[in-house]
Amino acid sequence: MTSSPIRILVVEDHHVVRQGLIALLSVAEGVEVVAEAADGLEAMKQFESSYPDITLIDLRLPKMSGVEVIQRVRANHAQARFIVLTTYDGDEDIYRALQAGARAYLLKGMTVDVLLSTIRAVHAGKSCIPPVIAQRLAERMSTEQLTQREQDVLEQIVRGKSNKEIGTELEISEATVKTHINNLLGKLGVSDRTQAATAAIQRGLVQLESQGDIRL
Amino acid sequence: MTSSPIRILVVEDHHVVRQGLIALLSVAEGVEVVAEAADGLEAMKQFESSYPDITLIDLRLPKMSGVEVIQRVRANHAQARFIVLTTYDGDEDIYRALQAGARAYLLKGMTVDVLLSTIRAVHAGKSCIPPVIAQRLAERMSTEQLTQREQDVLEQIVRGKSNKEIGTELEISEATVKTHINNLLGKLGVSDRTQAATAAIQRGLVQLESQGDIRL
DNA sequence: CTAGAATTCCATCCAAAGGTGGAGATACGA
DNA sequence: TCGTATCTCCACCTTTGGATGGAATTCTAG
Repeated sequence: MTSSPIRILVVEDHHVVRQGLIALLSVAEGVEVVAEAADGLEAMKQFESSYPDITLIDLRLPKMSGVEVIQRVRANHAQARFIVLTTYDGDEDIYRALQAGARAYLLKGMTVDVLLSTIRAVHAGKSCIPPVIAQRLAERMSTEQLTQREQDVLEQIVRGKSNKEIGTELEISEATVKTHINNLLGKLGVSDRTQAATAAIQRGLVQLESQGDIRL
Repeated sequence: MTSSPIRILVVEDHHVVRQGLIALLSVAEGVEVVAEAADGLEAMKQFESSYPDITLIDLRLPKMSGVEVIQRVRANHAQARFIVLTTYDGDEDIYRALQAGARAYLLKGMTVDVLLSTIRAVHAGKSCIPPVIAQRLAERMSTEQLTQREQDVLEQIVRGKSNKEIGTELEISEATVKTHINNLLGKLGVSDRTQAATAAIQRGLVQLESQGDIRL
């Protein structure tokens, strides 16, 4: 006899990827896709109406980020289990998602076998974080973190603002801006604002607002 | 009677996306996936052995970029038809791919309907470039393009180099570096190197070397 | 209550970046 | 051949950025 299948919610904004996941899961045994969502708000709704065992969720979503979905859902349903899907590695959001309670983390380049074994492991109550990530997570913890204000200033730097403009924007003096910059340069391990900007983008500390996917 | 199906090669490195595309196409009528590839070199090989009517190809690929695949294949097979798939919009590569002879361009967020109608249109000999992109392409043409040297300098800027370092790297004087920077700032429509760096990343003029996808 | 972190601000100094204008060399196409 | 574009370099000047060393305030966790 087989036990009842693991009920899955798939949250992914890219249509072909979502359909791909559903197609792959539909032919697998022991799992059943019970709902799907293409954005964060829809994901919340679908979760509330279908209470899946596992939610596969992309982090970059329209309307509400994957991290926020995880946080909000788990606020009311602490037992909810999430597996995070991301396209690229090295994203700061992965850390935030794991902090928010995601149980596993997978890249979209994985194989079906890995996906299925991860789903089963998480459903069995395990956490499934690859050693590479676990290690990096540990490093990240030990690494000096930016304060709120430093983060604010860093964002303005990425937006191309000058120190004076940043001061105006944040309603602090240019001197204070310089202080924050000096501190954040040290923490990021870089030596000027341009390096800080690219490092921030690369590490996912700041998102470059894309011009928004065009829907056809 | 139905005519013979359109033979398709799917080139996409992310396993789930590739499987998704294949799954979606396998249930559609009038098309048949005859081969698949997960990287650029494999794509070349598969093309040579299966001669598909249409090649669906991602631009970011391991080993050889999608653009290069298009160029190389079309050098020997001018009739080869490519439909480019990209995750994000606003990428400079799209322009290069179209220049290289791609007939259409789709985002992964599209629906199956759009995918199929595009495949049929391209197979019928049409080009299928959305108005938004066509317009942007036209703008891009009219927009001042960076010279080779300016591009070189821009890359160094993104890598966080100072003017002096760039001069050493490119074996030109710092004065010349400044000249190029002044010119490229104007062409990019920005006012300092940090803005130039983020603009370059955003427009896909320069790629931030990612730390490479981790395969599980 | 107190030590530490975070935030705010100041002055000072030097190096780096950016703006302007000019100029010689090469190369390529009309 | 004659322009146009590119690449190279120089001088001069102003503004910005980054380093350093303080210092006052607030808030929180031990």
